[in-house]
Amino acid sequence: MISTKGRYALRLMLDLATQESADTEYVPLKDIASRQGISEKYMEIIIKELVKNKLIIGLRGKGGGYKLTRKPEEYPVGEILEAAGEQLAPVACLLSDTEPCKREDACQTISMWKKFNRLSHDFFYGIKLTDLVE
Amino acid sequence: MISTKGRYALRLMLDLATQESADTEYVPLKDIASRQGISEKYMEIIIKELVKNKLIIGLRGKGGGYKLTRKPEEYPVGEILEAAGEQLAPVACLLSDTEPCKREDACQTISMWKKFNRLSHDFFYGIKLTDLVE
DNA sequence: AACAAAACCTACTAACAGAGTAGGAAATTG
DNA sequence: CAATTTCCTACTCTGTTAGTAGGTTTTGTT
Repeated sequence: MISTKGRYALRLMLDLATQESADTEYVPLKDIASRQGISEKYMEIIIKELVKNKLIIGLRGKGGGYKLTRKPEEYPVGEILEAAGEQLAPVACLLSDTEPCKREDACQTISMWKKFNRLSHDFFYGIKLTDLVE
Repeated sequence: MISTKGRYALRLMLDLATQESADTEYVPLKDIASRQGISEKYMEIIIKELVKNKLIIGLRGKGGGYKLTRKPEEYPVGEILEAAGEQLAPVACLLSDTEPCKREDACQTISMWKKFNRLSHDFFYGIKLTDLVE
């Protein structure tokens, strides 16, 4: 299940995307947090992940804040969720950093998980940030 | 992500289904656990859920064990996973026992989650236990 | 130069879920 | 009565989730 991290990340990105359209200035975290009613400190943790993954950039100092690095229509929802630390894979053995399962050839369910993995990946990468704005 | 509970439940049901075909006797937990290489005590917790949800029945005493209550082709994978306590819904607010979200009308993502919920429900309920045997 | 506003950084906590263990009570068959 | 088996309650240990707290660094403005 998608936790607050992923959900907040989406709200944060949506907030930035709509703010963006007005002017192309940097938006301070404080503003986003108060608009969204989410703790500043917790949002900081999430936004740090998004910066690390280059989905947004931050500018320090007065007049600083955060800004999208691409056009809103170029952000797949799946990428945002994964950047926030969410796992789209249905089982652990499908993660790239996991050591290969020993009983894979005996496993009767792996092809089902792989199929679902593809399904959900395609679903969440097929939806762009702009698709959520309407 | 599907945890061991759901995955073990599936293996357990698959084991019972293939055992079933031989004779229609009750299969003791000890046998399933040793065949599957899973701790008896932990499997007990999982099998209890399956019994509670009427997917299988147990018979106590000597010669006892567990048995399917339906034909193997009548078990959707989704039902087994849910009986084992897995959550197929992508977000908590879609669960039936959750109080309705206050910001639902402001929420820009709910329709996406609902769509995905339907998708994964259809996927896992469309696959039957017998589909995994091949 | 001083100040304020902002991102950035490290560390901590409380509560809950995941993955089991342990030890027995009750039922059933031989 | 004894062996076998389900059934039941309670406990533990580890990691994750959802934050909080308190600071340091950078940058623009006065």
